[in-house]
Amino acid sequence: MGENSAIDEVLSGLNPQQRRAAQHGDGPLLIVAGAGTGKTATLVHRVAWLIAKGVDPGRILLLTFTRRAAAEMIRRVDSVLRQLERLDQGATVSRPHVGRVWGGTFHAIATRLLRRYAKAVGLAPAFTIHDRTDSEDLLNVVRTELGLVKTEKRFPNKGTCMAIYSRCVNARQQLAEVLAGHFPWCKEWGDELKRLFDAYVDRKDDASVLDYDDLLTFWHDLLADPQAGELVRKRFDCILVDEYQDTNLLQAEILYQLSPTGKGLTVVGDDAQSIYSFRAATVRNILDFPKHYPNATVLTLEQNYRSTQPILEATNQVIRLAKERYAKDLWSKRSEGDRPMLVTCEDEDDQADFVVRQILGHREGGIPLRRQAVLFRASHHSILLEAELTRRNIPFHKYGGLKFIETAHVKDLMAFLRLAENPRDVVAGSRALELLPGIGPTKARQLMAMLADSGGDFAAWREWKPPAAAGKLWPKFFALVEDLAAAKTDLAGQVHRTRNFYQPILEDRYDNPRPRARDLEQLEQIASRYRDRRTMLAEITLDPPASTQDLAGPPVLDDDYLVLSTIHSAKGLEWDAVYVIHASDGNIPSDMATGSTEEIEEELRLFYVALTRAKRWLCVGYPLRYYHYPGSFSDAHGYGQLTRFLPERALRLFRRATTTAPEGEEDEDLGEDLAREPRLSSRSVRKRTKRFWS
DNA sequence: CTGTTGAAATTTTTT
DNA sequence: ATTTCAACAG
Repeated sequence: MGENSAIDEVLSGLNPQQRRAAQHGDGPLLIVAGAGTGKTATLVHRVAWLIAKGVDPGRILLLTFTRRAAAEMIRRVDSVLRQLERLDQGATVSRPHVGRVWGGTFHAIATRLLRRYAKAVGLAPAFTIHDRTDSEDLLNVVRTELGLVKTEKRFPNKGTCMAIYSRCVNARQQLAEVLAGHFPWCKEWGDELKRLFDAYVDRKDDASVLDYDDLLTFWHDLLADPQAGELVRKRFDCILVDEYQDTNLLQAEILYQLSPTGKGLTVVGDDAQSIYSFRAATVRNILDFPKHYPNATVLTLEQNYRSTQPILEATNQVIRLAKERYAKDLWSKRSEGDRPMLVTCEDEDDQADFVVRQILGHREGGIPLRRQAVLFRASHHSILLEAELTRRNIPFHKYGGLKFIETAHVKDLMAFLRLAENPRDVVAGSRALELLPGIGPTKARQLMAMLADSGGDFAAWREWKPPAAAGKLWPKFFALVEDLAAAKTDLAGQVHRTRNFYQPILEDRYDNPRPRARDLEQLEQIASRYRDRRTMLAEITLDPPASTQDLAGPPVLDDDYLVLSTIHSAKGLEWDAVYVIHASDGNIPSDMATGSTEEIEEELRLFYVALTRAKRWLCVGYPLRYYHYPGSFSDAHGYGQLTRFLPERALRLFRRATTTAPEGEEDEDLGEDLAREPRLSSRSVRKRTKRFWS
């Protein structure tokens, strides 16, 4: 078989649009791909096609939203090339080198490039990376130093300051504009914020640390350098970008600098699934792509391979509420299937109970747990369900929300490693030092200053006289960091030593040390999987394991678990059965996001993303009654209203159910209205009784 | 200067 | 319910 017919054979599984996209030539290409339209398959085949056509895999850059997505794509590219090899023995396919494709998130790729070209932008190659909490900590230190804490009126808190800063950088907007547009209540603090940000930037430089935004900024400015920029540009022949609708202006500029004419540039996205504007992502990137690259080709994928037609009809109705969008009419050949279900639940308990029963029913029907998922707007929406699943011994993995790596004890332990890696990292250093009794912010700062003066040599601490309280631990601490800095043992050994040192501190500081200690044992396990400390520290902050269980090691094939996920973390994934819970106004859309029409529009798209994850069964639930307003310490309760994103014409496409009574058994004496919106149940009475002792 | 205690404010999504 | 802040004792 000749080369051309072999590649034809490989591409024959694609539909005509997908195929055109995969075989597109050099010019800039935008693929507008609706939910479930085989976007990944298209991208995978395009990469395979490029390699088959002789492009060096090491010169392909694949930018994805998560590391997992990149790994998955590279795995599939490899499989397509394998197939090609079988079909065409004589073909010159460089399959064994597929692993050389540069794949990862913008931030991960930035890290790789910046390590290599550190000198060109004046960075120490051993720079460490701050995650959001580290950045906020540093910002807070600066804020205190500038005396912005004791202002008459309260100064915006560190999280808000960080968000403002971040938006300026990522949206490439002036502070004044950002304040007016997104933080009007902070307008009066403009001058103070300027001082704060100036000082923050300087402090990061002193500490040789980069925050998430810096990774992009430095990459951007590296590309602007006449010599180094040219070197980086020349590294890549083809650049492919997934989830383009969730890139921000800074990222778009990076792409533009990598390929000013758009030669070799492919971007894929769906404007209807843009859900990251809080990270300054802008739909404008995808909408204006043809303007920025005048010779761009735009291809649209509309045939959905994921969901059944009844589900698609419902989701199409939902997205029709969007004000501005590229009209796409998704259709599927899978016309059979149940209509989606809308369940009105009495309260949160009923909702959890109903969902669990559905899940078990589907499992009995042959759908394993791992092909089912429960999705929700905010991480805490699943707490009750988690309790119920635990009670019933149903295994689950939760994605999104607080990550393993963000828990205090893990951050503590990592602080030692980070300090050893980069002795100028004051955030990590202070964190480790302040674990010792008798050492607080002031002494920690002094010690870090001594360390900086000595050029990062821990010997500078040898003569230091610790306060009495730290007397016993200090020599051990000193020996530990010196050994870590000298990297006397392998990485797992370093974690082990640190763990031994930290154990008594852990026991002293936390009520429940045992599970925490177990987490740290796990951390030691994963440490052995990394090449070196620097890599581990960077990769773990850039792409933290999405669920605690992910750390346990390679998944055992036959263990089955349900997926719980925030909608954001469910991006790009799909399941046979999907349950969207808490679909009530206030949760979807979130009360925090109803300030502007743009925000509400984004919440709509978020709901749309949730619904379109379902392949065969879709179930939307909302409780009528909440027993607590979030955060309220009274026992005030509230009534839930169905989300505004399910108007009548969408509702017609749903089956309706309630948890009050099995179907057909409604009490005839109840008026229609009461039956539809029950006010009271035995459960709620019991619950109110319980409040006297719980 | 640290560490503790009690009062007050604040709650989304994530690289 | 949890996190953050201010005040005070050692």
